[in-house]
Amino acid sequence: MPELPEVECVRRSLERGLIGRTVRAVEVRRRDVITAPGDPPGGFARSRAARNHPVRPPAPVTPADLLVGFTIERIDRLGKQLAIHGVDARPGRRSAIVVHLGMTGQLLLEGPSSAGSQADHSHIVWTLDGPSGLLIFRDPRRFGGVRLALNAEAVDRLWADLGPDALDITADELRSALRSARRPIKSALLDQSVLAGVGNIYADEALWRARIAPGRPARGLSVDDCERLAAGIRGVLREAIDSGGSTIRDYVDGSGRAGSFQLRHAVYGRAGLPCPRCGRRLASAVVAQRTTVWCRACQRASSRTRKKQAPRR
DNA sequence: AACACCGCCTGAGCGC
DNA sequence: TGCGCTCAGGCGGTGT
Repeated sequence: MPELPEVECVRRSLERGLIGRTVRAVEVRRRDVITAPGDPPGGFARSRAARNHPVRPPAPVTPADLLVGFTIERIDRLGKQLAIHGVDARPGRRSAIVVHLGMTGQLLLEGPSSAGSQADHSHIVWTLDGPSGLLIFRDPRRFGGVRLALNAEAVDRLWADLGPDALDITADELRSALRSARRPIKSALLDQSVLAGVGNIYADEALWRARIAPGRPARGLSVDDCERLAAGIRGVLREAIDSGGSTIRDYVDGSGRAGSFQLRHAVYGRAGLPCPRCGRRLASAVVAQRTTVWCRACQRASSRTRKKQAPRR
């Protein structure tokens, strides 16, 4: 499940293979994974109203909207989203698309012989100049999608509602974002407008590192809690990137490589197993509508400094 | 305003 | 072997 580290690994692998390449053609096999500027908010794939009572049919998507004729110049990431920027050499025009991978999305650079198929949910196939000929957007569950942005300013607008990127979140940023939130800290961490890039896996891992119980009200975190949590978030994301991300089931980077950070998860997917720090059985419950695993013994349910054991006698 | 909750979607895993 | 059920979860939309 691509969260920030996995998306960053995809970004880096695409950067190696895609920068400087020119897009020659595109085949759109499912229009509804694309959200164009005139489409209903959330796109045709997500909007039930748009599906049941279409006010108008989806506008045609032109090849140029999907970067055909453009040379890939830069790939940016904010949180879990990627922006692929292209430049058209002759008139100096620029264009961009924004990709969310959702739960099961993949962007794959492949040789010309492996064009994917409808059956394997390859929804968009770009043909590139040069040796490894194809860029494929696959997404079996279609929680992801591609937004047509058209230019860098439009990417900024699409990203305006996202909070600061979690990879370099500071304690001060975290503290000010959480100041008025009564909801559980786990819920706030999953909110992309608070902090962009953390999903269920890394929320649990970061809270474990910071020794903070997931159900604590966000605004009850002390300065010291915020310091440890910011450090925990940055640390776990960086280490995960260094391990190529976490591959639970589907995730691979743009070159098809799986990650290995799942082998180093302290809590995610380990309910009932011993806490790596204190050995107690890890607890599991639904917090913020998500399966949550934590250690009741070493993740604190309050920020009060633990009382020292009163001396006997 | 802040937050809870729903539904989208498919494949894996499980019990029978 | 195969069927039906549950679960996984990012996130936009809707309800409170």
